[in-house]
Amino acid sequence: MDQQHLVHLLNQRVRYINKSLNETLKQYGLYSAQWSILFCLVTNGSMTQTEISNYLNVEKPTVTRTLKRMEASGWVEKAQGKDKRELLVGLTDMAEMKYEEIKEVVSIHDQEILTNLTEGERETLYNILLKLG
Amino acid sequence: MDQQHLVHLLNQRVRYINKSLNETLKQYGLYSAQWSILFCLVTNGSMTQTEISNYLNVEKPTVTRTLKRMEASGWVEKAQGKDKRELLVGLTDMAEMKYEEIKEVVSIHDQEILTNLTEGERETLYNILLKLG
DNA sequence: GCAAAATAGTTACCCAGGTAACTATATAGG
DNA sequence: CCTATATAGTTACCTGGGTAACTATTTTGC
Repeated sequence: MDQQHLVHLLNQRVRYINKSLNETLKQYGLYSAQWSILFCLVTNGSMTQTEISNYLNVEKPTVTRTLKRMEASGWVEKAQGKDKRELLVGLTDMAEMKYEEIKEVVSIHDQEILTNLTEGERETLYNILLKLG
Repeated sequence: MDQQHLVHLLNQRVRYINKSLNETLKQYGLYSAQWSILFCLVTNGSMTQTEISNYLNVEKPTVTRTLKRMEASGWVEKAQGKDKRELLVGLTDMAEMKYEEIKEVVSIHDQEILTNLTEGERETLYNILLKLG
């Protein structure tokens, strides 16, 4: 198995998935990274930026920037945390309201992406990815 | 199997791989996308930008930008193609000279990334990725 | 032969990943 | 108590993915 080829294919597929996810999300004025944060906040409730950063494995400056965009378009709002340093990020009413519909659309998207994989293959893929890197 | 979770893990792993590849390439003043093009040109010989774009599955403006950087740092040079429109991109002597060493370093990197996968798992991963998207 | 369509590449501008260096606040230790 | 260190977040800047709209050249087809 050619390593280079394998890594390249991995890259390519992920780019394709992100691209099509962005197309799917376009109707809501959302982008893939923003959706990740939205999902994260629905799953965990209000979080600090450091918590989001750790949960998603994305650096803090990246989170700062994406949150700024989401705040500007009305998806999230910030409140002071238990510190003067900490900021608690929470969903707006608009986000709470639209979430279920978007989740459904994303779910259909993911289903299409994975449509050619059996349940067994999905589990295999998952387990292999866990061992990767 | 939670689809969302699977897609998220896929994303995360690819980001990690790119990050570590960039660290590996830093000593040569190269970046992952530039390495892809370098590898592409060694494999196929001189190519037009459209050919590179098709081969790597990356949009043409992205290729234009990356090539501009690579030209500025002396990895590639452009010559007129069979057209007044076409540009043939080729490696510089410097690139030819350094290629083997970089290839070796990248190969070691990929090996480390894949170290926890058996040969069978690598093939499984490859075949599953082919069915994805 | 000339206008319409296709092709090659570029430019301008999004979003998103990263690092390095910074501010402000909070915590620990001498 | 006061300084040193750690933590939360931001700013500035890099690479790299994308789209839309553009120029310039070449083909196509009437």
